[in-house]
Amino acid sequence: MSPRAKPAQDKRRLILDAAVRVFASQGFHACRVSDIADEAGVAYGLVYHYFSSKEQVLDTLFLERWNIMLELIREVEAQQMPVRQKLSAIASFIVDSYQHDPDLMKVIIVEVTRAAHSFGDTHIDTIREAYDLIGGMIAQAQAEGVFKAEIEPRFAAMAFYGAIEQLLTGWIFDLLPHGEDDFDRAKWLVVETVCGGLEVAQERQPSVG
Amino acid sequence: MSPRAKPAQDKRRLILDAAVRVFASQGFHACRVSDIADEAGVAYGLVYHYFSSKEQVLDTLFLERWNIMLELIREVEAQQMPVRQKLSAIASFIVDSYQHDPDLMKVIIVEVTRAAHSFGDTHIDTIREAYDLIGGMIAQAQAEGVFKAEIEPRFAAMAFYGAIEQLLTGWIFDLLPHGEDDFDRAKWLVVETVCGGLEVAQERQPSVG
Amino acid sequence: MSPRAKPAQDKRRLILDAAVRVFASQGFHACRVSDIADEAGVAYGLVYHYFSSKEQVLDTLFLERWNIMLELIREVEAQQMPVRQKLSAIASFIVDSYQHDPDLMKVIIVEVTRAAHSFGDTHIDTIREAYDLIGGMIAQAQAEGVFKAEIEPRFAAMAFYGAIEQLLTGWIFDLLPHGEDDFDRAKWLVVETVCGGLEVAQERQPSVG
Amino acid sequence: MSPRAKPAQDKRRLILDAAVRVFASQGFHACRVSDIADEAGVAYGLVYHYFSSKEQVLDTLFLERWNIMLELIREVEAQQMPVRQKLSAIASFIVDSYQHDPDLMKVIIVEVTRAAHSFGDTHIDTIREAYDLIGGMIAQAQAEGVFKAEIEPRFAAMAFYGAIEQLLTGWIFDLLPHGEDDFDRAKWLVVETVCGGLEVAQERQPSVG
DNA sequence: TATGAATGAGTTTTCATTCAT
DNA sequence: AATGAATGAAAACTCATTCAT
Repeated sequence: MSPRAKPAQDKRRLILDAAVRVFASQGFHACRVSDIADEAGVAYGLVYHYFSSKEQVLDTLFLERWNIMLELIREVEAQQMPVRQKLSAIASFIVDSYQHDPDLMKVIIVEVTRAAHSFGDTHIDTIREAYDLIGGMIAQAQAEGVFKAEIEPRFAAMAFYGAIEQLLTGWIFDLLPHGEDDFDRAKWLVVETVCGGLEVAQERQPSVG
Repeated sequence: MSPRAKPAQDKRRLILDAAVRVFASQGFHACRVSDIADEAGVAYGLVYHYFSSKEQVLDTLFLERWNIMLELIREVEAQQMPVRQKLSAIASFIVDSYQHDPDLMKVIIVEVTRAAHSFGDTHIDTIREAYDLIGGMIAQAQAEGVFKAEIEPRFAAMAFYGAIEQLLTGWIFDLLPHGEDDFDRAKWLVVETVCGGLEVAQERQPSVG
Repeated sequence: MSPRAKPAQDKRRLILDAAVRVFASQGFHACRVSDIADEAGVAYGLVYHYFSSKEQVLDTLFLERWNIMLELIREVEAQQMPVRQKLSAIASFIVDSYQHDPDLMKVIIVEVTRAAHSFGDTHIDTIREAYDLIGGMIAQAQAEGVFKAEIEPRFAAMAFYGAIEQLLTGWIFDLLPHGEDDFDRAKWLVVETVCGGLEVAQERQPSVG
Repeated sequence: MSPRAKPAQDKRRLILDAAVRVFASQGFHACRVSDIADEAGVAYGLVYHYFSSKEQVLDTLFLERWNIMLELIREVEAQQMPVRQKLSAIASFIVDSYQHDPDLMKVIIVEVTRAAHSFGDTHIDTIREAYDLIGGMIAQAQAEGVFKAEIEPRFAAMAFYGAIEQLLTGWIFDLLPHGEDDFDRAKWLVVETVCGGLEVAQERQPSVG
């Protein structure tokens, strides 16, 4: 066998990637398992060889991505830097994720994050972890006197995340322009807006690009 | 008084109200038309006497509510008052709507507002109108020099609306406390945060003393 | 009350006439009872006031017409005239019926006469009576030495009737021209053809116009 | 040997054969898809694996048979033989078809050939082709001076075909005897009758002498 | 691994018919 | 007679999942 013979594992990836495209264009409920198989160019039954159900395909896609984000957030949290810079890193990551693979982010937002029934419920603890981590950063910033004390950190974290997700939603529904620099504008806007409002109105802090 | 009183006469209303409860607890996709009929206490076929499909039931619920919100926003827009007060009125209305009828708002957010397939797509123009109206207010505030000029109003409008919707999502998923005054806190937070970040940093009034 | 006040009976007729049009254009199975009511301009429930079911509407239409034909055939049978003239009278009646009310004849042929299930079966005895009467005429002509003896009268009667019905079918499906004189041509053809073949080949008999 | 042998392998064929029996005994409209599946001894869904709808099952049955008839007619047309012999071949084929598989012919006549709505309409061009081919033969016979010139060939073709189909209808409705030799009698009758009537009265020429 | 035929439960929708007014 | 709201049974069709090869 050649050193870099394509491992049979490939097909699993093929299926996952195909599923992203199919879920993004038709929606999880509207598409059939055979659509995924067709898009991947594999036989019907193979989807069931690698995944126990249609749901598990989406679960896998979601967890793959969300865990990467959680890692990023944890790394950011561990670092010593101003909140504004931390939140900026998170906003950037999410926007970059969308820019890099809009279909995947569309699927995650549309099918999981807000799906109070089915997926959102299933993964609620995983999702919440992100909110909690962000909430923690905000709480710390309050403790340091950078953010206003009278704000409930969890509420602020939700508002921050919600603002970003809604921008992505705007792109998904084609309600907002998605030119090259619109992505950077969006990152800046979210941080500038939310942090600007959260910060204790004292010395103006320099915005973090 | 219950949010939606039931004059045993209006079967159509009975069905709509039942649908809200059923959609909220099971989700649009998971529930059967017979669940709605059962919940309403009417015969199966009567749902189809008044509505052409299960979808049209949801359409009706969404439009009824969203149009009320659009009216509110238009009224607010027409009035002479500071932006902060305008946005505050909108945030209040949405939060009050949730407080008044959480099931209905849950259904609208979970099944319509983010449903890139089916409903979200169907009603995108109606939904967009709300975003546009808010965007208009922000643009005006920029023109008046109250809000920072460098921010794209549509982006800001989405961020503002997204922050509110995410707070509602937090309550829906039971991620945030929903005690009596949590609702007021939330209103205040959104306005304080977003407006605070959008406003032009005024002269630091020299503290007296 | 005025001497010729419209008797309420009118509506019954209105419904029957409407049913002919609806059955002819949509077919018995495809149409709804409400289509008939709408076409007649009466309320839904009124159809059920006059008829016990959708089927009974068709039954009524069929029997009204078929009994008129049976009378005609019986009259013809009773008269003293050459077979050719008798069969000609029957063919003429049927073709005239079509010319006079194509929708009604379409309904009878399409929905009853060939409907081995439902209607054809229900009315089989009534239908058969026409065939039998024609068969009787042929048998008599055989006895008189006018028609070939070796032909089974019932078979010949079916062939005769089938030829006519197929011409009507040709018009119904728009496979044959239906100009003014095509109807006369058709009558002549059926009689000329079938009688010509049935008659004992002797002196040519004059065709009956 | 049964008309349609069942090699337990070909489930598609199994379904088609079962459908013939079910359509013949209950009628297309009255039967359920599950009746077909049950009769075939296969799972419900398999019917939909092979056919897109209940309609398509009937379409398939009709086309299979009608195309065989069209081939036969075309072959006959191409041969050099007297019209009477040609029409005889066609009549024989149709009667033999009924004798061989009465259920199938019943289905075709009852559900397709006269179904002005749905099937008859769908396949009208295919059906018409048979009529046209027969009409062509008659026209040719006219050109050769064998058939009377004053008869419109398309009308005559319809009458010819109608006569045959009505005989089959007679058997289907059990109005005519269907003993062994009744089939041969029927073939002979149709040809004798119709051709007899169509032919130019030859031997009537005064013998030279 | 890979294939796709086979299974059958589940749900929307339709519409004839009933009935209170 | 006339209305049309109310009823609920019935069936086509879909599609996730299984399984023999």
